[in-house]
Amino acid sequence: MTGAVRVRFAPSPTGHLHVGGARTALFNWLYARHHRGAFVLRIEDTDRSRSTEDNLGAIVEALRWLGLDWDEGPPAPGYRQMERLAIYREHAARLLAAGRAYYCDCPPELLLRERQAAQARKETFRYSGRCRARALAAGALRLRIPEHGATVVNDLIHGPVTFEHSQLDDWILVRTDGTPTYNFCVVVDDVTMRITHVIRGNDHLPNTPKQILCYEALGYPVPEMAHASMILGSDRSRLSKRHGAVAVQAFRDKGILADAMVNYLARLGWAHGDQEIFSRAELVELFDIKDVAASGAVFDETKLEWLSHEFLKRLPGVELARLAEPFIRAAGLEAPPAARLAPIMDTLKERAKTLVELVQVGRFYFERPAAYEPKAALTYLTAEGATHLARLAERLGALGDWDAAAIEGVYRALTAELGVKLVALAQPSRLAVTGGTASPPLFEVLALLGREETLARLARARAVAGGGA
RNA sequence: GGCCCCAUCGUCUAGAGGCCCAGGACACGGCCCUCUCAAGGCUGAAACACGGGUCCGAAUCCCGUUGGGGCCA
Repeated sequence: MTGAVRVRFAPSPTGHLHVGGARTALFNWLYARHHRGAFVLRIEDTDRSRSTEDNLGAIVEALRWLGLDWDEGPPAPGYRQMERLAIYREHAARLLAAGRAYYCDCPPELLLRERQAAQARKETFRYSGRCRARALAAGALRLRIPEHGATVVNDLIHGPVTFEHSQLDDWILVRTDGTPTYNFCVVVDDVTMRITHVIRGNDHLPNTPKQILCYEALGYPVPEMAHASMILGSDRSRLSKRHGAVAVQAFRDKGILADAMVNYLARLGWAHGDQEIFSRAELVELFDIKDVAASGAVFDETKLEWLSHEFLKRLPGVELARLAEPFIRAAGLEAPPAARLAPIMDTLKERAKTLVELVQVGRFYFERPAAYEPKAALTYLTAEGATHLARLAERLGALGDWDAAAIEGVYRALTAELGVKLVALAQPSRLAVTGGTASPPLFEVLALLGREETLARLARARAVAGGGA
């Protein structure tokens, strides 16, 4: 028994949650849930100038939308770095007292010269250690790094990665102005929060040996490390705004389903044989950080949309109605009551990849078409079309049961009488009722629209056609 | 520039020495189905970066090259 798993996700509230961060959060969450451990949310808000409450709110909201619930973290106190300054100070004092850290007052100009000299020799810049033995009482606090040897990061994804100490220097723990550095805060937070597995992005791998040396200086055990690859843009550079939408919120607003987003993010760098679609429970059961790929993965919005479509298709109409309602209202339309909306959703769901598309495709259900597709109107709203529509209206008006099967019966019978193909009646009708040439099956549409509305729309189209006749 | 990571179809990936003249999925093309659009079915094109080893045998192991990415500046 090695004790319960404790993992964390530690965003900086300097912007919205982007997909890379979301995937890191997801991997941590999946790992915690799989091992029945704890998922901790910690806020790295020491960058006072760029951290905002709005950003924090947006990140929290995005995590909730994705369904990544945390066991510890805000709004409980003690999970924001700004609240933890005393803890960093105390750990810094301990390192100083133990002789594992020392003060340094080297002026920036000196450091700069050393750096340039190293650069000229084509070597890694490494602080000279000028202040190591000076026993200063103030300045920047540096960690004493062993001169020789190497530190090995035993990464769960990459395997052992060796860093020679000759490439590392006595890095700064606390700046002259008393503010702790990022790497120091992370180490102190992770040890005091008893984090057992650090799962984060590849970009932190070069920082890891410095951090490990700090854990050791502090006398704490080093947690397991796992560095997942970065999410890349189409040009294979680190994904950023210039590649398009990257904020989780943007995908929510586009109407991508949260389960699809989770599924997509999980599959980016991870696979389970040939399986593409996973329920949340399956992900929790099957995911293992050891199976995550070490190579970078390009973010492909097209595949994300495909997944969203797959989830959309599988959703019962009732559930979809609930999800789509806000999107219908956002489009400036009035949402019918759930009982009416659910069967409408069932006709729409295989025709839309997102909730936004769903509303676009089904717009005619919620309002009369404002106009007819011009090209189609020329083709179908002719004198002949008007005649057909008139005969259809007449028969539909006299129809007993108003359901799809009965309506289809009317159309079939009339095509037989007129000796025309079904398309000849269906397309003018579709145009009249939806304003376009593509829609869910016509008879279902008419059934859902109701007799009164159907007849009204047919009459209107007839008037337009008649005007030209 | 130094250090670190990475390398299978355009993209996500399966593949942990023979099951692979490399499988699945997205996207793309064709055909079928069909009241339109979708959905669905069938089908096509498409990859082991390169060069050396090791081994009876390498996409799989080792080394190098090239390319890409990241961190620090």
